[in-house]
Amino acid sequence: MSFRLYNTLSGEVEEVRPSAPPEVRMYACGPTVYNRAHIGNFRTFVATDVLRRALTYCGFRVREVMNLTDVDDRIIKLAAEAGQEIGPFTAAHIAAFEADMKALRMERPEIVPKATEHIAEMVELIGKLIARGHTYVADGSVYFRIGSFPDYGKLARLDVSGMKAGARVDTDKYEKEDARDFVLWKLKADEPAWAQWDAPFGKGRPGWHIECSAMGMKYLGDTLDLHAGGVDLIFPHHENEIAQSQCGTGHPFVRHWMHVEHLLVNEETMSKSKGNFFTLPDLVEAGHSPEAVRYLLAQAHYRKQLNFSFEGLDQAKAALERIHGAVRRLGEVETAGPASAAALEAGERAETAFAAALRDDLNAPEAIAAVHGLVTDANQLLAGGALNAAGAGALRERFERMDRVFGVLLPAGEDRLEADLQALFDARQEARRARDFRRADEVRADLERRGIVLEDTPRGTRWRRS
RNA sequence: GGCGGCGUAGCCAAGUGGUCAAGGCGGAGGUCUGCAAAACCUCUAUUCACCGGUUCGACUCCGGUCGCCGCCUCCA
Repeated sequence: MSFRLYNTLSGEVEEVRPSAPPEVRMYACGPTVYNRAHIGNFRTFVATDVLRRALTYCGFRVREVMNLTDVDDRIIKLAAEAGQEIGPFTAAHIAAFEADMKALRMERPEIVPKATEHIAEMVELIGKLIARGHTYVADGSVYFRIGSFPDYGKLARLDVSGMKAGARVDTDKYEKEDARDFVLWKLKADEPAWAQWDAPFGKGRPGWHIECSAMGMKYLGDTLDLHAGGVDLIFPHHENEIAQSQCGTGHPFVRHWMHVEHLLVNEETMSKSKGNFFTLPDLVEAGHSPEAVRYLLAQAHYRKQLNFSFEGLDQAKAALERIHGAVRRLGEVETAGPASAAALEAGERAETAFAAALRDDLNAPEAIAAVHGLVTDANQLLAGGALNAAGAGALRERFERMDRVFGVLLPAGEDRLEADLQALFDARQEARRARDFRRADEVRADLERRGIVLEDTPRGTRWRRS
């Protein structure tokens, strides 16, 4: 059950070694629910989804926590402007996020906690840090003193000593002893009462970093097996998580750190501040399927930047159709008899390569290549009439197994033509029977304009949406 | 400035110190088809940014050059 993955902490590809195998306790930094997540955000989420599926496929049992950050500056500000409190304001964004997750065929993590429902855990952790002398108070806010944690900067390989107090523009108005320090508990007197909670050290609300530590440890224990997130979170977010967690518990926080590279647009990072982003609904509205988007995101290697383009999306769609076509045709074979050795061997070969690729630092491109290899083999066997129902079934099962990781390899279920289109379809069949090919071609062209592509096969005419 | 990464065919993209450098998309020709489509067959990088070095041998290791990206600040 070997599974190797790059560990940001060591800078090397390492064996994933959960503390209580076969369970892998993993944490993924989820979204801040103040607007619609864009597909750059989803690149990371899809990559961690592929990881959890790949781990499961390889025999591990995954227990994943993905948080929903539902309290922060932006949320409070936007909610207040909308005249709402946090719950009602974030509910719509959470629903949108979950809809996108579903459309992108993401498995739901076992635990999806909200920050606002874990204030008590955060307060408790901050209390421990206070007791152990890692904090100080300024203007009513509680800060973590970086100087009290010698390993600070290890994950990001940053020479923190170069970060001088006051060296950067401090967007908060708090007075810190050192610019490197970060806030654990914020007191903002000008914020609404619904954004403040009671704590032994005063009214206020949690800083951003503390939620991941508190919720991660609550559900997964002091030491998490795996922690995933976008590369932009390495510093300072994950660095801060490590500092506050380890100083709070005295135990290592995370064994294995996994970071997903950014999605770019025109070679630039896709970000809300740059305005160069697309949401899933944007792409769907432009006529692209969520499945193609997932395929595009999932087939890329997670440690390489991926440049988003519509051409790439089209290529993804074409590749996906090739896979779907082969799987669909496999389901149409009806001849009896035992599965042939050729079919069995092709399936075995493909899945062996597929599994090996995933175990080797989640090499999705190579795993997908194995899928396509099986498509080629299946097509050849199919074209040569060398497949009976048993052989075709064996190959189909391989696709089903591989689809447990990618989630979009199997063609969509039964889809019915709308009544008017069905009438055209029937009319063409009638014309063909009458050998009125002119009429048949006209109808086919008409259907094509309406997004329906026809294929005449020995087993009858098949249609699919373009 | 510091740290990390990348540069492989028209496009996307794996990979290895040593047979012909995965896979997909696109393209060309052919088979099949009433015609198409789909599928199948064949072809589509003597070469892996550039320059040196190590080696019997490098695209893969080392050094340098150029170009690009990310992080060092809220951000997946």
